[in-house]
Amino acid sequence: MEKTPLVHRTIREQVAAHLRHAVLSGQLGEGEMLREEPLAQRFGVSRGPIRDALLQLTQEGLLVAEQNRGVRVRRPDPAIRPLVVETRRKIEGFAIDKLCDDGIEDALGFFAENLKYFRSACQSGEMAEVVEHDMAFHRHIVERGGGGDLVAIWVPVVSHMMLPYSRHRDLLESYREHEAVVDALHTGDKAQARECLWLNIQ
Amino acid sequence: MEKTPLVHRTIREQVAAHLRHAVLSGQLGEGEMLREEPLAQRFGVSRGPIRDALLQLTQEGLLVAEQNRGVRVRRPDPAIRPLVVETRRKIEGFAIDKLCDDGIEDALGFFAENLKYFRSACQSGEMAEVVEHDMAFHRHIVERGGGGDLVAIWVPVVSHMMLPYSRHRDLLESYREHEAVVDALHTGDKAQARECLWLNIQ
DNA sequence: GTATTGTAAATTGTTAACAATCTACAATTG
DNA sequence: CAATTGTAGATTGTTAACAATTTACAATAC
Repeated sequence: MEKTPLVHRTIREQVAAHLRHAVLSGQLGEGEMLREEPLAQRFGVSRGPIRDALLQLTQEGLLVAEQNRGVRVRRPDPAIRPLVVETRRKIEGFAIDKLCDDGIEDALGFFAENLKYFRSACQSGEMAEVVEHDMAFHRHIVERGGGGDLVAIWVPVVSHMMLPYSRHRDLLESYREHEAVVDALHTGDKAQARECLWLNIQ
Repeated sequence: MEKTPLVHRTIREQVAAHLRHAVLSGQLGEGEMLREEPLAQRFGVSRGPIRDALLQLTQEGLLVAEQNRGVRVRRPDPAIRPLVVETRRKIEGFAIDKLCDDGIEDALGFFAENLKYFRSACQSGEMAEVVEHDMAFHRHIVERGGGGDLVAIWVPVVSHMMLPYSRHRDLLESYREHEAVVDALHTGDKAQARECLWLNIQ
């Protein structure tokens, strides 16, 4: 019998995922305040898991917390952006190298499906969807190439970078960059894959 | 009248700080399980803030959580250590450059005091103290040089690195490396400071 | 005897009430 | 009138009880 995960996601995880999308897709502007009680009402749960989710997103770097004064959307410091870009390139470059060395056959299915979804998201312009599949693409590379420890380091870095999300005039340009990475993976050209990924991170 | 902060530290922060030291100084071994109720009893508080602290340390990368099964001390993956060292060097190198450019007069007092404490900790061999002042030294560089955003990225990286803490046969060797950095800062030799800091990270 | 199923204890996840803190603004003082 | 002090409302921090899940192990079926 085939494995069917059907994972039980905790309320904290669901709320965190929802708010993460909201921040990254620009539905919540920089500096915007997030209050616990209204969020609890909106999601129909108590404040406990909301607090957990806010703490998690704060640790991820998406939000900043002030004692007894709540939490707000981070206003990223442009001064460190060059370093953040370099760091992210280093991490993902490391991961894609490992990925190529270890064999990618079983990962190609994921990338094919992800590309499909990413394209329709880019075409429709639904930023929440765009962000979700973009993140999933990069996350999969890091996870497969470096495992959970690498993901733990990568998350805050990418969070700090993604905040001012769209640098593309045309979202499909972003799609083509992903496609180029996957094409290189198919032909097994490690250097090319790394190069394409590098270009996608800026 | 002079400013006397007297910050109110939340229970979560205190517990997180305590457990962080316990993990980094080796009082809690790799893979060791941390249960909420015993911790709550030990600190004389309820499970709420304990949960918060565990979630925070999980996000920092010191612990790993399994759903409904509690949390344990992370067993770091040696495969990614070279990348982690490189990344940490990059971040702290960036910070110390900025620090030198912006002027360090008001930071020298902190470094002098920190060195003093760090030396006695190294001499006595109290690992919890050693870790505390070591972290404080590097954290101050990152905070002053890059601000809160850079710290948020740096924390998970350094957490993953510090886990197997002691690489030195002689702790005082570690002290001398810090001293060399501070000496370079006093003479204003940016390249030298960066070089010494680089050597301290491995 | 092995494999499956059911049950109890331990543990985490969630809730709702309570306590402490902060903010804004009115009242008071000089 | 400016500056300080006090107070009320809003908001976060903490607690303790309750619900759901997991684990281990005993009972049962084959």
